[in-house]
Amino acid sequence: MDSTKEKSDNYKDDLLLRMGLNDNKAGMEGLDKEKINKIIMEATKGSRFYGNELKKEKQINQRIENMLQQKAQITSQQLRKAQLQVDRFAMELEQSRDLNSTIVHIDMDAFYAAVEMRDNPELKDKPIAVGSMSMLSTSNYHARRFGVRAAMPGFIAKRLCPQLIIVPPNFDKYQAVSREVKEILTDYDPNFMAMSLDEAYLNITKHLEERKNWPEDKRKYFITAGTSLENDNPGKEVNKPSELGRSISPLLFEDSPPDLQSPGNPFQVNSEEPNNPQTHQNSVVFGTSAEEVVKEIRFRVEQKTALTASAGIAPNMMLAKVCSDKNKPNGQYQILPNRQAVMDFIKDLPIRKVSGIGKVTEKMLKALGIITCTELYQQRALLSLLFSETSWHHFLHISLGLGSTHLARDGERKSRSVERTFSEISKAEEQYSLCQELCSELAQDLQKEGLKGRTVTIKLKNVNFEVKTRASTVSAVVSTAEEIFVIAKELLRTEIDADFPHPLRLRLMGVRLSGFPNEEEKKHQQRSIIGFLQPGNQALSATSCILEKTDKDQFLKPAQTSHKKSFFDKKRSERKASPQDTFTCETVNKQSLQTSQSFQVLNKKMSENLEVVEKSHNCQTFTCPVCFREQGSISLEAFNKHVDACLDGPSISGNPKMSSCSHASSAEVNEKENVYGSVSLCEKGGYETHQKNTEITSVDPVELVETTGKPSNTDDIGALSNKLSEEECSGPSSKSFNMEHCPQNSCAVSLENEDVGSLRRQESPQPNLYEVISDQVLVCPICNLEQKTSDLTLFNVHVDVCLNKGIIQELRKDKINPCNQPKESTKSTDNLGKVQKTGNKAKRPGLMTKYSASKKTRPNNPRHTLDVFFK
DNA sequence: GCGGATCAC
DNA sequence: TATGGTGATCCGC
Repeated sequence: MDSTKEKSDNYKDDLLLRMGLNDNKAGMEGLDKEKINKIIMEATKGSRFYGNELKKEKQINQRIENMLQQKAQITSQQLRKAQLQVDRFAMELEQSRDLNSTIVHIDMDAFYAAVEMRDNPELKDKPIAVGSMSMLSTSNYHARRFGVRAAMPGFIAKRLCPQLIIVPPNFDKYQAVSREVKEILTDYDPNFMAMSLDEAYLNITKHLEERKNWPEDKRKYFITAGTSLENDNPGKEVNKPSELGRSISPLLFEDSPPDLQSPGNPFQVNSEEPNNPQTHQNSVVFGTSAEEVVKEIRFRVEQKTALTASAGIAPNMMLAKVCSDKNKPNGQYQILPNRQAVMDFIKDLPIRKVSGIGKVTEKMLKALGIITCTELYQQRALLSLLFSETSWHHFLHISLGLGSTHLARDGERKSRSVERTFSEISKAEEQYSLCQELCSELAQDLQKEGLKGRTVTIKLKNVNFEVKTRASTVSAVVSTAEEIFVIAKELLRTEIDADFPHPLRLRLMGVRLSGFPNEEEKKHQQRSIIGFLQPGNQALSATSCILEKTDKDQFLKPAQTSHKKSFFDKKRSERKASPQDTFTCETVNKQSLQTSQSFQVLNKKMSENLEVVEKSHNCQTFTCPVCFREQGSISLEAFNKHVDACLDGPSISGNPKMSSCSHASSAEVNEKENVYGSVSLCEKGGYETHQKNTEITSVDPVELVETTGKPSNTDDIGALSNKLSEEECSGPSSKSFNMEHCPQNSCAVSLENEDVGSLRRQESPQPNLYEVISDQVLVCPICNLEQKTSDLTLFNVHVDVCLNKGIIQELRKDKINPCNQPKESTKSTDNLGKVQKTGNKAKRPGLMTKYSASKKTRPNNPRHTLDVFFK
């Protein structure tokens, strides 16, 4: 949306940073800047949103302070040296300057709003915005006079402009219109690069070359009426001509400068174009220059869609983008392809206009006295000392007017995510339920694109607008709702537990999958999976127990695109089926084979990870994941029997190879239980339940809450902590699975956490969750807890999650992984070397300062965060 | 690999 | 009443 791109007009900037300029001509209608700010402030002040904005601003100010301190310590000697180096680099850049490409940036004007106005004449002449009371996507120019902008909540917009009409978005329609536009663009550059529905880059160099020799009738178009017509082919007869003197688009631009709509030239030009479109009665012939080409594009777009576009023409993308903003709306601007023209254009250009320079970067640079590109260039040496290499290189490119001339094809997708905002949800069950839904939606999206990935990330935003993300990477790719949920649930649980007994008061939750394998890895994964499951086809078919129910009820629902209300209605009605239900298998058929195969998978992974065994991937050589004894070349059945036996019997201890880092021995568990007192009592209950097939008796949820909830509960935990730290294990503060210091003892602590988790699970509304569990259930060999699923894959994912909780991962990282070489650097170490980015070009690097706000250690409890920031 | 930030649209 | 969703990248651990 172009309104979004009017960056310095962001109302928040005005509100919080007290800067920006009044571009409002304060016509008969509309509001002046002061009034706008006042109204916004009144609507904002005191809100949680505002509180968070203040907090963020403080952080930025801190960063700036750090930066300025650093600057104060720079000696003139250092600066001189830097100057030499930077200038040498600048010279190299200058030599590689490429002015031979003609890049065009096309940008539809107020796109969504324009479409709505086009399709509903009643909206003409009225201030409108597309979006909802919560958030606007864009607004028309009429509404902008009142300060109504994209990314502004509708309810505030309404205060600014009570007559504002807010139209709900019709994305399908915008998509269709966008397609029409793109069809036209293809004629000029079949490889054009679409940035969104309303924005694209074209490289018309080749087209220009060919066009030189085109006869006139190939550049001739007939003028149609204002309606959108398909027939806009060159030289073909089309509908009744309309007067060319006026834009046929809806009245978007009442406040446009008069020359914009001057008769005889519907298109804004900025230079003395020798061959303006020649109009004859009902047709128009476009010339062969770049400017003419772009006029032609815009003409055709308008003919076809009845919508106007703005455009920029320049030797590179960075400049073209800035240009398209210059004569917006319904205008175009060209920077001629010579160095002087480029530098003239750059000279007074505010850096904020450049894509990639956002609010924060702008503010930081402003603190260094840098507002324009000239100033950016003047301070290049200083910037090279204060910012990361990536950053100052970017700055230098900008200040020299350099940019990419290559329209990188869209690389492979790197992540896929779903997130949703809602009114406060603080009940854990609802949070799990929501999480599950998100996983389900995500899985559907993934399936459409055939994506599988290894990293699951959840995102949480609390009612104070504080955002956190938590990620977990597993060893095999996942893609189904169930698999993702197993991981996401665990991440969520950790966060819930961390704040216990206080609930997480969430306003947003998201789930993301990333870590998609490349082609090479895909093949490998494929082999692995086949290897894992090869003997277990029958096991897969035996998963029906729960999944039959949950598949249909929980996971295969179509994605809901409904807005908030129905979303919640849906959620409420589903809430009856809690996430616990989903993974509750009340009667699990005897599936010893499956169980053992799961362990085989685990075994295999561990073998690989720990490099315990053989490079030979002989499937017939098994190492028991329970006792960690190698079982040699035995049959699968025999191996399974062994594992089952190991599971049944408390024979874990005594393994010479793994004793120091295997699961806690029984003795250790007992010791822990003793230390934990009442906590262990409950845990023990759960443990015995699955071991002995008995019912949980008298587990008092309330008591559980209190015992597990005490943050630094008692001397007992302290005692354990001390004990652990004696052994160099993680201290009392790292309640979570932080094994960095002592992988050997990690399992005990890991168990401790799972215990807490299991207690929390038992608080669920189903006190008899474990009631009827037959003797064969999947028990995670890491956390020792039965898994309420009979699905092999899910179980494996769970084991991975457990592994991730610091145990194997640490081993991998620190001790075992033979591939633990320093990561391949993504950029050259030479300060003056070229930046070599991985994958596709970094499109718009964010701010990369060396000075972040003083970093705090991540508190277990986000409330600490608030304390820190609000003192 | 993780988490926080920044940025664009 | 009420301040979005998706994707990418970078930095510092």
